[in-house]
Amino acid sequence: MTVDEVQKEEFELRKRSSLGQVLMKAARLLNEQAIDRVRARTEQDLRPAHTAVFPHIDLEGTRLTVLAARMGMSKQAVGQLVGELEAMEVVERVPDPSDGRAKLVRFCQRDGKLVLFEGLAVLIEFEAELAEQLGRERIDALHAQLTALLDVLEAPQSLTKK
Amino acid sequence: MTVDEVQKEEFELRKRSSLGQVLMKAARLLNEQAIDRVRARTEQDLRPAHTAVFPHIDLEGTRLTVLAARMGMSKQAVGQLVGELEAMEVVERVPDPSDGRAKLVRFCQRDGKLVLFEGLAVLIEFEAELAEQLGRERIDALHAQLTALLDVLEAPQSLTKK
DNA sequence: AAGATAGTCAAGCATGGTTGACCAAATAGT
DNA sequence: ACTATTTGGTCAACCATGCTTGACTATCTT
Repeated sequence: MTVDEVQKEEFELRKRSSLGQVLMKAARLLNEQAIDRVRARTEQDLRPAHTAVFPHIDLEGTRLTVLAARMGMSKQAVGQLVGELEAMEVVERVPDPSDGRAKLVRFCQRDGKLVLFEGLAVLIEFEAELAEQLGRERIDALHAQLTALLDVLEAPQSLTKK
Repeated sequence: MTVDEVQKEEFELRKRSSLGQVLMKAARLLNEQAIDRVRARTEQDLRPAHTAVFPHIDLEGTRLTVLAARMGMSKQAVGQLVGELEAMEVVERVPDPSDGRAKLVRFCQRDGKLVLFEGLAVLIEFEAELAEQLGRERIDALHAQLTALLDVLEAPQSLTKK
């Protein structure tokens, strides 16, 4: 194989965006647009890092340390996010009755429903619009495949020998 | 519907990680692990931002301004990335014969093959390993669905017009 | 009393950008 | 031909995001 052929072949390989790049771009765009919507609707400076906290907060409330552990981050980092969410009145910190040191992070309530509800509705609406354009089954399949991919990526020493 | 029921329903909705979050996490993990491999193998401080440049560099070389336009970034930002890639001897800047102001950014060559080749091989190998665990057809389907998603997200109808 | 644990405060850092000022070469207007 | 403007690129400063580590207080456990 000549030098030129090697170059051409490599060039084609490179041109076909890798899975990682497509993933990255899709994730960035999706998040940007979703966050834009939430911001436009709720007037709150909600950023991706904030939304990452939500799935880890139990309805009864969750301790900061537990959140940090679940998210695989330092408690200081989570503390900052929670602090910002508190300022937006999305979550609140209440003392943990079972431990004087601890506080429970939980969603604020207003008019008898969680404050988060509106913002969440926007996200669900956005996903619904995507489903409309792509087909619900494609979105579901995508979700399932991403989840499978996550399982592999998160498996201890599945691929990366550390 | 009672307050409690509303809360429960919302809670379930929130708990099922949104597409965006799954996407984000998968993208982050995949990129981290891929970059780790490239770094381990090539001893170069290649970061995700760098790899994002590659698909936009033509084999003959491409001007910085063109790169910036293609990537939707400022030329200064691209200039920095290219500068770093130049220091790693991955790309080089050569004067554009057709314009005295311009320079062409192109891949370096060494031993008659592009320097990038090794790093690229690592990425391809990584994707192959993933395919082995998930099944090639799943990876391909994922790629296709992400591409379709990108098309929708990038459609001019989207609110973020640049 | 001696840790361990929950949380906070403060500082700092890496990444990945941005904007503004500027220079030199190219091109257009007259 | 010769300004005037546009264009390609660089330098420098700055910014937002999303973390980290270190030091510290209050409380709980043993």
